[in-house]
Amino acid sequence: MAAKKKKPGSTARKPARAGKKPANTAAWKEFPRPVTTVDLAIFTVKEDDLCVLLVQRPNSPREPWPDIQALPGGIVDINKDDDLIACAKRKLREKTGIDASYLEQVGSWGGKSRDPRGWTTTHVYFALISYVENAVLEKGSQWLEVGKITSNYQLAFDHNDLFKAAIERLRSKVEYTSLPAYLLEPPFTMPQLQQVYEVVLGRRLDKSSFRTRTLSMDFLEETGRIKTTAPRPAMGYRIKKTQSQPVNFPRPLKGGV
Amino acid sequence: MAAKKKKPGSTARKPARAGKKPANTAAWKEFPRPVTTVDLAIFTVKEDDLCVLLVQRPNSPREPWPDIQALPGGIVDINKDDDLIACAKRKLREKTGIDASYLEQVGSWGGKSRDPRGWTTTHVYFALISYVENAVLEKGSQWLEVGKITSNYQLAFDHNDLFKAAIERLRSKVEYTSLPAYLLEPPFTMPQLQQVYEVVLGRRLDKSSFRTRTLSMDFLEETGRIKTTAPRPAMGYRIKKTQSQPVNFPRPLKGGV
DNA sequence: CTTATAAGTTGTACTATACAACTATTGAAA
DNA sequence: TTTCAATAGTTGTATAGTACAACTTATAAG
Repeated sequence: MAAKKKKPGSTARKPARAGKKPANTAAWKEFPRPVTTVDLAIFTVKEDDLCVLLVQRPNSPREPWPDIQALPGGIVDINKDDDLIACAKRKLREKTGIDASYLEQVGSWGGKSRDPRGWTTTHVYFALISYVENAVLEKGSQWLEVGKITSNYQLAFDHNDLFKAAIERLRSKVEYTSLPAYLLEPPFTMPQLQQVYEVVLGRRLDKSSFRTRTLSMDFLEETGRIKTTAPRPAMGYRIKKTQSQPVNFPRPLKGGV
Repeated sequence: MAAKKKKPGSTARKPARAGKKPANTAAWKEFPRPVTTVDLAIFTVKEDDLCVLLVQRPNSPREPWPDIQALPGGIVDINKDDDLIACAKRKLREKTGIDASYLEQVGSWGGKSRDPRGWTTTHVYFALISYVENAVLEKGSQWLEVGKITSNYQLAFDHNDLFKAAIERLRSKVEYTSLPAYLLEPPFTMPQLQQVYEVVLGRRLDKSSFRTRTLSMDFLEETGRIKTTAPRPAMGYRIKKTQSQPVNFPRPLKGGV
């Protein structure tokens, strides 16, 4: 988009007016209202893979996108939900039975072509949860490796777009914040934390740089050495209690190994 | 928020179900719908100050926040607006009469307490426009220096929050992208561009680092020397035609002078 | 005791920038 | 026409934060 330009010497511009607008209070009642929904991109690291939770749309001919996978979500219930984040938390709980260690808004989408039933809006959140074996998910939902969701993998509605925005936000945050620490149950070791970074970013990192950088940000505290599957026991860490939000690194992780 | 933990050995969890859900298609009609609006944080650089456009709320006792300043915006009209960004562009045109050289979504807010009239949602966009002297703004609207909007400066509704999110997004993008180039009419000079960066960030920058960094990103092209108010003419630049989006720098601008 | 393996450290190289001092080009004053 | 003021633009050294590679350390298994 380019700024509209007038001929040099032109003095003033008149704003476009779409007829006389009705008073606000009247307008309030006049306008037909779009449907308001919330959708979630719930991420977890399962067996060294970054996964996202997908649900199956109902298999009925009266439904749009029948039997196709979609991001979990649903309609905002103004009697249950005080605000959008409360709605997102409620839907997360309904789908996974657990709370997220991190929840952040990605953005909103709205338009007349998103859903054949009419003009809709959705507010998209991404959530990080630590993977729980045998957790009972809502019927029809499953974890899918994010690598499998390419442009050939068709999700319902415009959910390919929503997913793309969510995964891009996640990856970009991982490049320059301590976010992945919220995917692990404490105490965790440096190699474990590095492994989560590598899984999300899809590339190997140098352990020396990773340690220096991570520890210099001063958001972790030691909990004593712990035994893992490795020969030599490693130092355990947890996020400092004073640190409820991720911290920003001075610059993104650049190199590989 | 912490991930909910079960005792070790616990095998499974049952998702919370809020009673039997009605079929989606039925639910579609059942839920009362919140009002859907779009609000804009329109920025410009006017006389070496970063400014934002504010409008005056109607001065009527029947209106919430009468006569208080607010971010411009309004209700989504599903008959006029194909999608949210179209609505944002329409409102921008109604308020300023011009198109933005840059428009980006900041996020969305929604809840029952935002407006005394009921559950509302808003989708917030920030826009950059190059300042036009004598442009005719909509009645009651004015440019205000962003430095004046502190927590003591009360805007209508939750617009202090929306403004804060928008200005933070703008500042953070300026730290590591070429965004401010979209605030200037080409051709512009390096010192002019640097000046815009300094105004938005509120601090002085080193000209040597600024030049090196900016030119190394390879999004500008020379248009020949131009005369400004300065004694020595400066090289003019414009954004390359192949460059429709801002570019990201490898790391944020850190130092001052 | 030896060996394999992963944890963790150390040292050199490199890159982008910070900072400061320098040169270049013009208009205007003398 | 020379000099000066002012801004454009360059150059050189210092520094910070890694990248990369080689090294040491701690443990379990044999």
